[in-house]
Amino acid sequence: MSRSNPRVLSTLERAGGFASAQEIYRLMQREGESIGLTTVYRALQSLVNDKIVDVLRRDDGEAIYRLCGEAHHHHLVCKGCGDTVEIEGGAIEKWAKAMAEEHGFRDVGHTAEIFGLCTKC
Amino acid sequence: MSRSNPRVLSTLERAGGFASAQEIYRLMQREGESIGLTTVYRALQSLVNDKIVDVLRRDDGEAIYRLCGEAHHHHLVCKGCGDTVEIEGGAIEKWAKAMAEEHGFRDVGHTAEIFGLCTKC
DNA sequence: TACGGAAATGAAAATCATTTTCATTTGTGA
DNA sequence: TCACAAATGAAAATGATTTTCATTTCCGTA
Ligand SMILES: [Zn+2]
Ligand SMILES: [Zn+2]
Ligand SMILES: [Zn+2]
Ligand SMILES: [Zn+2]
Repeated sequence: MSRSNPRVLSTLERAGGFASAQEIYRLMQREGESIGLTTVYRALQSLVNDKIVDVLRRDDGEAIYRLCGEAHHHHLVCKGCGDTVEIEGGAIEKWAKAMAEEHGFRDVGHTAEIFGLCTKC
Repeated sequence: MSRSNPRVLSTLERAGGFASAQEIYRLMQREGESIGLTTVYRALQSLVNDKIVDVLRRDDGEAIYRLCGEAHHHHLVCKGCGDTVEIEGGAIEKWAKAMAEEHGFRDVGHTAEIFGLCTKC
């Protein structure tokens, strides 16, 4: 039942290991690959089931898929131009762990983003 | 420009301070209140702008709105039952500020949520 | 009180990501 | 070659959210 289409996986890698289904589909189209949107969705679903990729949500609700095993990191996003800087979590990682423990939560993850205006904006 | 319809706010309160736009709309209908879905969405949007409610996403992508104290804080959310604990940012506040400075960003804000399974789940 | 413009409202249509359906193609073992 | 299961993808369906736009409600002023 492994529908983990390798072309979809490789496109996700090429996209920086971080993209939505629609973006992956458009990227493959642009590169001349013949594939259906449905297949992209099914492949991503399968990769999620196999725990090869992670899924989370953009602020607008669109699902974004991320290769697992990539180093965990956070983002600094410019509200003006959309420029994004990947940053280390540092203190956050400890904070999240401590808070979870304090309240008896297990199997925890976290999200953390910083947004503002970059030097150019 | 305050479209923060008080009936919508009071319904959100009655719903336990935690509901989606569709749920609030259905609840108001069931209680015989005359209101349009569009107005519910606009009222919630306005409440978010006024920072009277928080918005986050269910796993299926649907936006849920939650009443929120005005002090800046973060959340520890149970993936199982949806239980939410408001927590202090502590280290995060400094981290966000430091990261923004390091990259020359100004006018910055941040989001940070921790999710996992609570003791009951 | 009557008028006029601004803000609010909501029904219906549009948008958009995602899922479902279903007919067709492809792959594989006997 | 044959039969059959799995994969594929176009098109339709779904469902939340947004947009449009005509109508109604408010409010300040003459
Ligand atoms: Zn910028
Ligand atoms: Zn982290
Ligand atoms: Zn729980
Ligand atoms: Zn904070």
